[in-house]
Formats: sequence, C-alpha cells, structure tokens
Amino acid sequence: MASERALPLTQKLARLIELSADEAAVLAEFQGNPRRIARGREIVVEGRKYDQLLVLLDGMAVRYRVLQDGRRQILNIALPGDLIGFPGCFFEHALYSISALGECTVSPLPFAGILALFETRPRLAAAIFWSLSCETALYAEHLIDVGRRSAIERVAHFLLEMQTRLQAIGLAGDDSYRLPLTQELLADALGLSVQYVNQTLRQLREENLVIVERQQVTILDYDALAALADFERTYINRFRIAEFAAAT
Amino acid sequence: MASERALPLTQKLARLIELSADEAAVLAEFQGNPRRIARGREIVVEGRKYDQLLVLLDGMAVRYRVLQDGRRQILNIALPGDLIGFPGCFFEHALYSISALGECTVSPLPFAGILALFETRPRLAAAIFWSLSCETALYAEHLIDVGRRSAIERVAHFLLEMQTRLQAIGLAGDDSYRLPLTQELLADALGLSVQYVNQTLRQLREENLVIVERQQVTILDYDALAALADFERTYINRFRIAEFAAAT
DNA sequence: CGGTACATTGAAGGGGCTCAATCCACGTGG
DNA sequence: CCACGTGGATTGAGCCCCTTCAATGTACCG
Repeated sequence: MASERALPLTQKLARLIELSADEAAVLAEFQGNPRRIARGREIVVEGRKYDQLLVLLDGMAVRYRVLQDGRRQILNIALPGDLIGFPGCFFEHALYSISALGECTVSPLPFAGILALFETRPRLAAAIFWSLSCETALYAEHLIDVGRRSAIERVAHFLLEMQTRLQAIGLAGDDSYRLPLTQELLADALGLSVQYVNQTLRQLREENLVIVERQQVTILDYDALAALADFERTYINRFRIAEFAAAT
Repeated sequence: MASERALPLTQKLARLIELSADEAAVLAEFQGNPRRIARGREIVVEGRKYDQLLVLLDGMAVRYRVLQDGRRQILNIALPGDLIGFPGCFFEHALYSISALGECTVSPLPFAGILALFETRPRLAAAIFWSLSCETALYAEHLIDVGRRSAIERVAHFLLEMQTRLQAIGLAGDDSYRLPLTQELLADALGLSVQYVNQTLRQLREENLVIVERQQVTILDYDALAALADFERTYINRFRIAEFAAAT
C-alpha cells in the first residue's frame, strides 16, 4: 500500500513531530476514503449539522460566510493537508460554508475519531491541536490585513502568504505559482470590490512588483513586495519543533 | 482551600465537560499562582520568546499587532477564564503583544504543562482544544465584521458580541454592561478611526439603539440592534456538549 | 488649578465603491 | 469553422464612506 507521494496530512504533521509507524498508520486510515468533489461544489453548508471532519487531500477550498444581502467574506483558503470542518464541527450547526475551488478530493473523518485520538494517540492529538493553532495565526494575520492595511498592501500580503503556504507543500516555486482564484474570490477574501482588486493588480504590475494573470502569479521583485506588504513569513512555518519534540 | 467563586478557567471548562475531582485539582493548580498586572502594562511583547501560557483570572486584556507606521489592529479581547499566549506560544517568538486593559490578575502556566496534559489528562486537553476552537470562531466573526460590514454594523455587532461573552461569565446584564475600552481601542479593534467611531456611537444613540458612555453600555433596543448587526449569538455559546460528553 | 487623557465636533480630502460598459478567452452547438 | 453565449477581466465616471487634520470640550487627578 505504498503511495508514490506522502499523504498530505501525514506530510504536514511529520514536519511537527516524529511519527511512529503506529501513528502513521492511524493517519493513513484518516486519509483512506478519498471522495471526489466537483469544481465549485459546496462541501459544507452553513447551518447544517455535521458529524465529521474532512481532510483535504487534493485541490483547494474556500471557507466563507455570506450575509443576508449577498456580501461575502472569505475566511480562509484550505490547501491539501488541511483539516476542514473546524471549528464549525464543535458547534451544533456549521458556522460557515466551504466550497471546492477546483476539483478536490477529501477524506471524511468522524468527529468521534478525532476525540478518541486524545485518549489513544495523545501525540497526534497534540500535533493536530498545534496545526490548528497555526491556522488561527493565519486568521489573525488576515484580520490585520483587512482591518489596517490599504488595498495594495493587502493584495501584496495575500499573494506572499499564499506563496509561502504553497511552497511548504511543494506547490509554489521561488517566483511563481498557480493561484486558482478569480478576482471576485480575491475581492471577497480581502474585503474589497472586484473592480478595485483589478485596479490594484494593475498597479502592482505597472510597478514591476508582481504579475497575476490567468491564475498564474509571477513575483518580479520579492523584496520590494515584502517591504510594501510588511510581510513576515515567520508566522507560517516557524514552529517550536525542538521544544515540542522534547516534551512529548 | 474552597474559594468563594469558582476559578474562571474551571468555570469555563465545566460548561464543556463534567470535571472529575482530579481534573478540577489540576485546573486549580493551573490557576494557583496569581500575579498582578497593572493597568496598561504589557503582558506579552511581540517578538519575545515565551515558555509559558497565562490564564487570565481577572480583568480584561487585548491582543494586538502594531505595524511599522503605528497603525494598530486589535485581534481580540481576552476575558477572565481565557488562556492567553495562544497561538503565539507555539512559535519561536510571540506573534502579537498583549496588554492589560484595567488591572488584571493572571496565573502563569508552563507550556510543557499543557503539552503534558495530552498524555495525562486527555479530557482536559480536549476541552482546552475545544475552547480554543471557539476562540478561532470569534476571530472569524471579527474578520467578517471588518471585511464586509459598514461602520455602524461593525460597532453594533461588536457591542452585542461583547455582551454575550460577558453574560456567559456573569459580567453583563440583559441590557447593560461595563466595557472598559476607550474609543481609540474600539477603533483599533474595528479597523476604524477614533473620530468615526465617535460619530457612529452618536448615530446609534440618536437612533435609540444603544448608549455607550463612561465605559458603560446600555442597550435600548436589542432586537433592532441585532437586526442591524445581523447578529447571531449561536457561535459564542452553542457547543455540542452532549456529543462531546458521550465521546470522552 | 493646571495637566493629562479621553471625547466630541467640523471641514476637507481621498481611498475605495457603485454603476455601467466593453473586452477577452473559451467552450458549445450548428 | 464560425456564431454565439458565458464567465471573467478591464476600464472609466461619479460618488460616498470613512479618514485626516485641527480644534475645542470635558472629566479626572495630583
């Protein structure tokens, strides 16, 4: 049952703790029921009740809320290896909707299975806890973006953050990567209007900082872009691996 | 060693799971080293390294980031019973600063102590995990606020959210509560300017929805305010207590 | 009683939105 | 192979929400 590439969630947690064969087996089981989701389809619908989490195995998905009058805010973008269904699954009804950006494959995972982990595989539970904490840090950065940065800073920051996250899973190079988002999605993620996102992208292009076209991002001047965005990548991958490993 | 009022963190987790005497004792120990923090003092400084979490026992604290040019975004407001130091403690250096709003008391808690919980007290670890998930939900709502709501909707939503959170710990009544925030803090929390917050508060007052003066919030028309803010309180307290208790 | 922190108000400006077209790429059916 | 439809990108004009700047007012405190 050897796979050509490591399973996404396994890969992710392996960067946090040393996985025993036992633990790897549990994780493999978590990722063993691939289910295909068509492009644009909703994976989780706000207000419904769910008894399971999902591991995103392949593709990208967006978590969002839409308000009464149609305004939409995208909360985050899930990448392969991410657990989706948090934190909604802790509540009686899902708080947000999640839908597949392109075609996705996910693996369902009963909620109780995660809870059982706390008793049977505490190190795995801690690692998952940990990776969810990182997700919370992403929310916080996103909040800073939307609350206190100008449109151009926001877009720049977003593009750099996506690059860093994608690099960590081998989906981005040093100066370019594929970003399967329409400008409308970008706008809803950043709290801007579509038209202004377009104008901002043009500005970034004209200043030779970064080019976004045909869902392909090409970074022309990383340093200038990072300076503009006040981008610190430390919050994405710089974990306290040593201390954690020692303690568990 | 019976205390007159239940310890805040104990109180909080007791709403999630049935606590055994053993577990209660562990929690009591967590809250056993009260340390006084003066009003306005910084509890955590961005960029420094920390090996401990803190339980906020009394008072309120704000978590925030300040950008190079002085712009500040407040990420959340910690209330008694909240763990502070998350998620920053998972990183090499604190990602955000935290400072005491009024006078606070906190109890330090070695990071390793939390990790050990996963091995020794899985149910407590799960409950803490859970409560942090709720915090993440607050971040998400905050993000929706700042990203897609107008100033008046934002302020209204914030005031209602604070009321609900404070009610849960017995610090707010049905129609009024104390909110020890200056308008500047409010502005930095909501991504607005001080002056506009002031104007927005006036507008809310003139429309007989809510009055905020002298750090006292008085809600005049809850329903109208909730309608304006599109406020759903479900994300704050509606946890899946039954299922969780059964699973553990 | 002066100082400091916070609240309040007004005027003017700008960043980002709305409205309204046009354009472009691409898939589909004739 | 072309006509057409559709989703997305682009551009422009006008406006409004919110900011900035500047000043005054007000409570509290030593």
